[in-house]
Amino acid sequence: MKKGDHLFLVDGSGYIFRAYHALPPLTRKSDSLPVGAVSGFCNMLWKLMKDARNTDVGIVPTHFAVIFDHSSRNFRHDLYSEYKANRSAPPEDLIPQFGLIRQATRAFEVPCIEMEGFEADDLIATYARMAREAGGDTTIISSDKDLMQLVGPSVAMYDPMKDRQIGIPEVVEKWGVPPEKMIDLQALTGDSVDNVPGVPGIGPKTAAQLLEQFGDLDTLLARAGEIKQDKRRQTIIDNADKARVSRELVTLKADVPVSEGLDDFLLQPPNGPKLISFLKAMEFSSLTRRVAETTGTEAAEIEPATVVVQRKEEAHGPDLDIAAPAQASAPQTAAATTAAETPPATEAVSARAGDGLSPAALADTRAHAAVAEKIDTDRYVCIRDLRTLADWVAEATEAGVVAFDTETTSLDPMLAELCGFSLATRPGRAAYVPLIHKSGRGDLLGGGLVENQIAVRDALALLKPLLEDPSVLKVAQNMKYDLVIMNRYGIDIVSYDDTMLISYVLDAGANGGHGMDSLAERWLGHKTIAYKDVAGNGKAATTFDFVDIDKATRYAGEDADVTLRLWRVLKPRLAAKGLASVYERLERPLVPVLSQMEQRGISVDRQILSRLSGELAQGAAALEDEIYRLAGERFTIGSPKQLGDILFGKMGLPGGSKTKTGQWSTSAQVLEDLAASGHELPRKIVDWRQLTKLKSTYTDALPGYIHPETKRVHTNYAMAATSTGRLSSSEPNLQNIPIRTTEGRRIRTAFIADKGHKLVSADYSQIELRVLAHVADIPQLRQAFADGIDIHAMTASEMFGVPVQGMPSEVRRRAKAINFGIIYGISAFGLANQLSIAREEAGDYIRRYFERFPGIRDYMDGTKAFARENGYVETIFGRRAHYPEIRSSNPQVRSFNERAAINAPIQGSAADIIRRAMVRMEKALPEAGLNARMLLQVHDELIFEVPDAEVEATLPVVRTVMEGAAMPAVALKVPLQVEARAADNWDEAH
DNA sequence: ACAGAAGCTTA
DNA sequence: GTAAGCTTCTGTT
Repeated sequence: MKKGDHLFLVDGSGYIFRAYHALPPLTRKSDSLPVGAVSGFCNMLWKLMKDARNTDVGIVPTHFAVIFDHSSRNFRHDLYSEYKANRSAPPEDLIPQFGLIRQATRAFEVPCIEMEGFEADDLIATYARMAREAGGDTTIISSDKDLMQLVGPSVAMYDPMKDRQIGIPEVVEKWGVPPEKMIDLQALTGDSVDNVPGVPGIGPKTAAQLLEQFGDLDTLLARAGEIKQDKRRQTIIDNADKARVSRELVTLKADVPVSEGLDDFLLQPPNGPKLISFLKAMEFSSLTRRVAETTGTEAAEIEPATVVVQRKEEAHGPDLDIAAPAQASAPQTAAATTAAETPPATEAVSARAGDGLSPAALADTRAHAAVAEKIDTDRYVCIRDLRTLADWVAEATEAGVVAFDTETTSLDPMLAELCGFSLATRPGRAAYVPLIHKSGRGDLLGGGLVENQIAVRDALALLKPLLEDPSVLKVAQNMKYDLVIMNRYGIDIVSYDDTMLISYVLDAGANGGHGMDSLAERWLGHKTIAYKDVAGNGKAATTFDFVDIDKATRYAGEDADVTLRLWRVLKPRLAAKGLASVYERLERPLVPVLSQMEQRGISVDRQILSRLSGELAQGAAALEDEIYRLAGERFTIGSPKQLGDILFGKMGLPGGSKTKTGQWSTSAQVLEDLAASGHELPRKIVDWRQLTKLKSTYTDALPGYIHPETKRVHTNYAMAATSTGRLSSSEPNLQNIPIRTTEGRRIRTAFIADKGHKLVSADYSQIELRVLAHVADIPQLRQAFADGIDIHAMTASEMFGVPVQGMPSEVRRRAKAINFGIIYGISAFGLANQLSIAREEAGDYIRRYFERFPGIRDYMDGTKAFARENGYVETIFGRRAHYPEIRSSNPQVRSFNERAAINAPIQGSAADIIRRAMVRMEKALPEAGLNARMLLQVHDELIFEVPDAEVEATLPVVRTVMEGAAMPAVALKVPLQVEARAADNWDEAH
């Protein structure tokens, strides 16, 4: 085994009991042999091996083993005679299945490991340690809390029944302590199933709080006298010995003298005939079929295996003693075990280090303290020599956490020049390092460089080791910006937190933004120095390099100081609210990915745009002449007010709707209606608007974004801008490049691949409807997606009873509008508008839809109720979107919030899925030996630039990563489908 | 010089 | 009916 290898260890015994209890009983048809657990086990093993191969390029197992318990007694019984004393014999119909499951494991050609005198958990601990020492990663297939003590940077768990990954953040979320404290926690709480005593009256919550306060069990027992609550103090003092024994019992033994080595676990490709032979003997017909398909085996030609069924106890003796869903654990016999096993604390933990409270209580304490502490901007240090900077770097390294912020000449990180940077090592202690400040004013000749500034390259040479040190956590507000800047200066920041993203995960959609100024006001009760007060206002504004260094020190020092204080307040709230994994899996890992995408940019052909611009100008000019002629006068066509006066005043056309300011609306809808009733002018206006829109927004604006050096266009992705979890794109917005009209599409032809490359566009087909089918669990929708049927035609057919064959396009169009309406939180008013039909008719449609798909109504009502109750809704990955105004007494406001709340889990889950895909993609492509570069994201689409020769090899990787992106956290009830195409430009690739 | 409204582009 | 960003016009600062 070597670095990069990945070991899967299946807790076989644990799985048997869990499957037996969780799955419906199943017997073999021919002889009523109970096989429910065997079936569950085979399906799980197959899924694990197959899904890992197909869906998640990041976690393909290279090594695989199933571990079982063995023997009735082990060293734990010697430590504590009552260990597992209250176990009863396993149920009658489970007994024959123990042997069968071992046979199943062999049929899969997976090693089947057990050892006299040790529990499965000890073997798992031992192999996980061996894998770690060899540089590999381990995934333990189990959800047993006894195994959570093993979780660490290279060891994760995976719950096969809930399809959920359990890493450090999940352990912290569930138990309130990091994995390395699980042993102490279990020692306190005990375990009734295994008869581990623990301390009576101490449950997981209290245990976690005590461990927060005292750090570990020994300290707690030594200082138990300090506990405030009288009763609790006494029980802990009285039961200290029980706690110590319990700790021995629950500590897993990671030094079992195993006979098989990791190299014996090398994963073999499935042996189709052998496996099918066993499955046939079990009469698992659907799994037999699936295995036959995947392995390309002709199942009909294979004879069922001879399976030995032993109903007598001695035949399955090994498992007899583990009578409940594996709750076993092992003590620490020698010093060899746990101390060495303990993974380093996560940042989630270090954020709380030293404070003696549960995550929630700590979060509140920090919040209160933060407001009380005054911020003094006069105390910041200005660093002007290398010696002092070196001291600060040392101080930051020692502290292990440092807030970092850059000051630059531009908000656009691709154009910005670094003026200086600030650091903060603890609240109130911050420093600014000016680098290229100049005297005088920005314009004219200005002054020269201010004296006594460290040279940029010298300062960065000192800074680089700090920023690239994985053991020092860097905290920034909007780290992606600083990442792009520092990347451009040759520094790759690793190990960081982002206060903006933490706030976004906690409070997306809640009142108030996630900018530093509003966060400081909200959480610290501090009003920050306004940028315009240091750099000036409007026309008088200068870039930061012309800001007076004293002022700059106050401003930049404050940025770092405030960022660090915010982090101390906000970070503990993540764990307290169960949101650590959203932040750590959906937000933080996307930062470097987007940073790369922004830096790559995309090529835009200037010539195509300028030619197009000329054509649009000509077309618009011609239309203007005709418009003036038809109107009988010249006016500003782009002014809705003036246009309204012409159309509805002078010409006396019938006005349609009004805008909220009382003006006659001149919207495209109104003008289209007028055109339809035979008026010439409105049609011309609509056409004119289209041409001028394309010209001003795209053909004229885009060339201005071409970077002078890279010659490419670099958009900026905002990660914390939407309420649902979507990204947004700006300067320029590359998420709204035209596609609907043929004229508009021509703009897409200007987005081109580099020489020798192709653009690949890969988009999810109907992802939001698929998410809806999953969350609302609609049988017809699930079936239609499983069968690959035209979803809108199916809807139309269900609703109107029209057969799909030969369906009129208008019928399908209406069904499509309704499907979209559902996603948007449908209203009769909105649907009527969309389809230009009467509101009553739209209401009828909706009623009929709910009759056909009652699950949709249940989902909508359920979501509304949840949102009203909690003030937020959740995506399938646990991201929250807040709707504080959903309880408004204003019906308009309330309804709007209800629709948004219905939409958010759907739109947001889809956004989460593509985020996961992007994070994996950035790794998966190079790991597959490919040079494809991910450039853009447009909500359900990813655009890549791929060398010509690699296009064919890239497409399946892209598709596989995207289609499997929900796994393993969520097993969608509907398949995801991705369409990918390559071409020379974006128009043809899409 | 800025802010809001109106309108239009995307998913 | 959901989610965004950009441009133009217009009125206010």
